[in-house]
Amino acid sequence: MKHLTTFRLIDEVARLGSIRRAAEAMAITASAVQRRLIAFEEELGEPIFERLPHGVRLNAAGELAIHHVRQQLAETDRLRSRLADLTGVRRGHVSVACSQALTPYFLPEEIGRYSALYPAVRFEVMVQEHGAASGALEAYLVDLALVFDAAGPPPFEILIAVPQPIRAMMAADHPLAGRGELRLRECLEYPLALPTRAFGGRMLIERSLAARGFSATPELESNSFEYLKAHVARSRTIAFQIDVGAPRAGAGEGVTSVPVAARDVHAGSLYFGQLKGRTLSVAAARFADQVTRRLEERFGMG
Amino acid sequence: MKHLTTFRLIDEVARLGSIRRAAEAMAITASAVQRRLIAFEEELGEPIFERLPHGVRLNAAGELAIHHVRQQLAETDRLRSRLADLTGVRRGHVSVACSQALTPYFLPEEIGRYSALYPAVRFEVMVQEHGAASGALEAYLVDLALVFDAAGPPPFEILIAVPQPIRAMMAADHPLAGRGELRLRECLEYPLALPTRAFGGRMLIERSLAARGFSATPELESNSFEYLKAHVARSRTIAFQIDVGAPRAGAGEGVTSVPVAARDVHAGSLYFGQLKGRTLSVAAARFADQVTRRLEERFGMG
DNA sequence: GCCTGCGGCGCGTTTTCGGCAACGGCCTCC
DNA sequence: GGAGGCCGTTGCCGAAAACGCGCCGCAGGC
Repeated sequence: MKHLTTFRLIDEVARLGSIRRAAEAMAITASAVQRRLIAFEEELGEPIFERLPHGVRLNAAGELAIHHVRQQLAETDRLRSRLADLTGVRRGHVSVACSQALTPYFLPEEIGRYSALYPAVRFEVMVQEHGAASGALEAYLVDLALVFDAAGPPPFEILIAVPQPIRAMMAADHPLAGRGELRLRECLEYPLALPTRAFGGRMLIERSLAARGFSATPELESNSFEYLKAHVARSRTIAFQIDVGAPRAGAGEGVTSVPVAARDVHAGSLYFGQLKGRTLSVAAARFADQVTRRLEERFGMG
Repeated sequence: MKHLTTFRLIDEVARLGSIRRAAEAMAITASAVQRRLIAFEEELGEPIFERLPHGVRLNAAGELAIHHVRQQLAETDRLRSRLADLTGVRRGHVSVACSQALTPYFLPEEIGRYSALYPAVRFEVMVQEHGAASGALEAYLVDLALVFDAAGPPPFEILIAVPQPIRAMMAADHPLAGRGELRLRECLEYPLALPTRAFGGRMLIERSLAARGFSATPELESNSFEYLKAHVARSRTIAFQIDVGAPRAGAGEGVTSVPVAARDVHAGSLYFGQLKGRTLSVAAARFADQVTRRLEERFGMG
């Protein structure tokens, strides 16, 4: 990048503390460095280095300036990396923010399928609640977000939104296991294990219970679905989970799940999306396409 | 700043969609623009504009590049502002996108207060509906946005959100003027003047009317609050406006306003915010701080 | 007292940049 | 269907900026 030579130069001078050494490092003469430096200082309206007998040192304005210089250099690197991602599919980087429910089954399976096709693409999965996921999208920290939210659509560009029925989770040898469908009141005959209030699923359950005059007094609360699952496997407890995150019989986990009647608990939605107006890298766009199609297959209307 | 001319140029070309027009805007010839553009594209390794018969348009790589370009331009402004702050000049530039309701009273008053402290700071106010305001933030066209939205929080980083009760606007000598509070049905005994549907306030009114079985058949519709105000002053008409934009008695405008009972019309919210993750210039940050405090004073809970 | 390494500066050369004019493509209007 | 207009593009040439070179004055250290 041509227009950044002055910046690279300033960075070098600040780092080495000497105009001549910086000049040597950049393979030009000291006078050239000196000129560019003075030109830049005149643009800013004040010097950024104090001249000492044995070299130069940043002054107060220089401390501000060097921060800016390094930031711009870093930003330029980032652009180049993004452009490289855009150009080729084989190399690439996809980062996804998702709710905890996606971590045990859905996302690893999808990433596995994708990696089989494009092994050189690196993945990054960040588990976040839906508010933080939106923030991560906007800060360009992640390319895609896949979150469950019972309240309403999150403020990013939604590629697909699919309903998520609730399933009751129980030990494989639980009396209720193997049923085709459960009413909510049947579940309440057993102790409950619920996620903490930070999770979207909790709200759905509480609202449904309140609507029927029951109070939600869980035997156990946890912010980890993994822990809930482990607890359920070892007790008569019932837990709830959205479809995409619920275990199925035969996975050898000692837990299984049964759908709860739709008329008892309203379904929340799974939202898959990206930052509004952003153009994704080829790798990310392709992965987004695959996930969208899979969600459509599994949960699409019909 | 010399080294950013290429960036300013690219920004202009992207904005105007034409090399020649951008050249004219920057007071140079089209060939010069063309050369810089090609040089930049060769540095990147791939074109960022697709050439069309009637101009140019950003391609996928260009979308990445333009974001980077605008960010660097904005960052440079910020550096200048901080340096000015260091020197003691307090030169700076603050640009704000806002809803129309903010233009008659609130924003000019706040900018006036700020300018009294820092006279060298220049301001730019762009009136936009809330969707466009979010876009302007993301394109680095403005530093801050202050918008009214009845539907929900806009997708930027919200510095403060305050509720906005609705006031009924009428001529100073209107029979309803001077009342402490009005019920919605009292207003309906007079002809209505409403903003067009593009405005957030319109939705609030319509929903409230519909909920009570009334139909909104305004005598007058306009997309200009100034025009509504002038019309109200000369007739028996009633108009509605959110608190921050409503005229008060004694301003010599011939119009006044009375709050509408909160149980009749739900309050929308005023959202004040910036682009997520962006660090503002000193001038903009200071102004944001002032506005946030003022909104908190006037509309904060309590 | 000499030597070394430092920032600063004037001069001649090289490279870059911008303006001018002209070309070919596409669209529209007559 | 042809003329005119707007577009991006390119060759040419003069102006301006950048660069390298050599030199100066200065401050420490051996």
